[in-house]
Amino acid sequence: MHKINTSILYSGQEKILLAVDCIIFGFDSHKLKLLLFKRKVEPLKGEWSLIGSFVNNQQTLQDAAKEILYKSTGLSNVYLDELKTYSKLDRDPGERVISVAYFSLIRINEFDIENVEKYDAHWFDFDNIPNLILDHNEMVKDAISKLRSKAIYQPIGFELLPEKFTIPQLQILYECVYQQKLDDRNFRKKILSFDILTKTTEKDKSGSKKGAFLYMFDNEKYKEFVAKGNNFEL
Amino acid sequence: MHKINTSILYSGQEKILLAVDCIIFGFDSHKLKLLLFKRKVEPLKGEWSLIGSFVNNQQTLQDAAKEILYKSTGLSNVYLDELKTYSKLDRDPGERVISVAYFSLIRINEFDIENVEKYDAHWFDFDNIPNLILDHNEMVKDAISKLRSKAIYQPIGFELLPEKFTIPQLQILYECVYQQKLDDRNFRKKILSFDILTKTTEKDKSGSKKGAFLYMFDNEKYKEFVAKGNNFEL
DNA sequence: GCAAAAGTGTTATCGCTACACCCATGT
DNA sequence: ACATGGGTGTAGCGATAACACTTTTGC
Repeated sequence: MHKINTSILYSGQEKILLAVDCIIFGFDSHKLKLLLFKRKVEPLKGEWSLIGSFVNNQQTLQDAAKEILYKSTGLSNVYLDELKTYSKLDRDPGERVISVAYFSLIRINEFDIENVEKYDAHWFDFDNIPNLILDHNEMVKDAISKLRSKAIYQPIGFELLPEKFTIPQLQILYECVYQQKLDDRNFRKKILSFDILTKTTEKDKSGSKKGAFLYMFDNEKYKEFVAKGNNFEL
Repeated sequence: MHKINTSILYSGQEKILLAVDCIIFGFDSHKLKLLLFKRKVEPLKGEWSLIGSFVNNQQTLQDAAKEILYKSTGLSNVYLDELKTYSKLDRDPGERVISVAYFSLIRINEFDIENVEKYDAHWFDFDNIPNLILDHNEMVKDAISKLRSKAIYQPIGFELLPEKFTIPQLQILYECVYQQKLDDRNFRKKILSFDILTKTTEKDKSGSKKGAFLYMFDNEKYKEFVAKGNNFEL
């Protein structure tokens, strides 16, 4: 592609303030959680908010989102996916700002608590989300609905669990996502039938006296599974 | 929400050139089609391209996309959905431009040919898409993949067909989307079992001597169907 | 009367759902 | 020994997939 001087051609065009906001989900073995932050700058300082920042011309939107995640959670290899844009004219009380929302899934256990406290952050249960600034409640609503619909056909659950996890843990996660109790025999049968998990010899005894075997998600096997035309469902 | 003067707070922030590009799909009763345009401005004038425009601070991204669609196709009530953002630093050879891609489904038959010709536009078959400017081929690829995955659980097919259509037409459309032949008895059985179509007394004889009954999509019934917890699938 | 597409039913198979008991272990 | 959660198998049902023939009508 040849470099062309187009500054004359594009010069009449208005530029726009652009931000990214991150919806950060976690799972603490019992409930789905959302990470929220006390806003540190005016306007609306002190209110609960998603974490976000403005985007500049030297970074992609993904990069901007990754940077925010790193600064606020200390994590750098997290699941990150574009949600959608928010561009209502008056969505920011100050100036016209268009925001691109990203949603990310993190493992609470890998999580750097120090950083969180520095940012005045807090994990909220899904059923207890406070009023947020601007249109952030709408973003959260959209993100939760995307989380639920994505969970049906993509194995996102594994992004929220530790590297090693038990079948009952995985089941509780899916019960939280789908908001309904699942039959444990059928759940186990189904998930194992996909043949995408590796059983370890270790047991997790935190949940019971007997202890439950720990499994790992095998991405290679998952790729094969998909390649064979299978669908990850339920 | 109180209006606050934030121009001081936000004033240090860089603004960005923002564009929208539209991926326009159609269906001519035999094949899925993509509407492409000969670019009218430098750089890359004369090359095939998606239709797009810059966004200004007095419009939402949706509005910008709607405006483009109206100007280029003459249609105003078309299906329109955000695809994703494209923000690579050097995606535009001139200046840094972030683009938000929208994908839309239109009924070819309601279509204002005059306008299309004015814009130097052409319908291309999916399997015959030319090289496009910038990252537009990537956008098209993403859009096609979204079309296919969306078709599975949402009744988007009806956006591409005339208001009245026959079951065989609908089936051909889904065969194009899924890229595989479907069994006509099972297809008819399934789609009618959803009870979301209204049979008219008219026949379309363009496809056969016998003629096939025309049906209409009933959005009310579809809402009931969804409300009952059903899934539109296949 | 024949070619070409529309329309119609049945059967076998497979996958999902529902359901109850034993196991291992810490206390 | 008992309480707690982990782990296992089966039978019935419903949905899907496979499959062939009749109908209508323009030519």
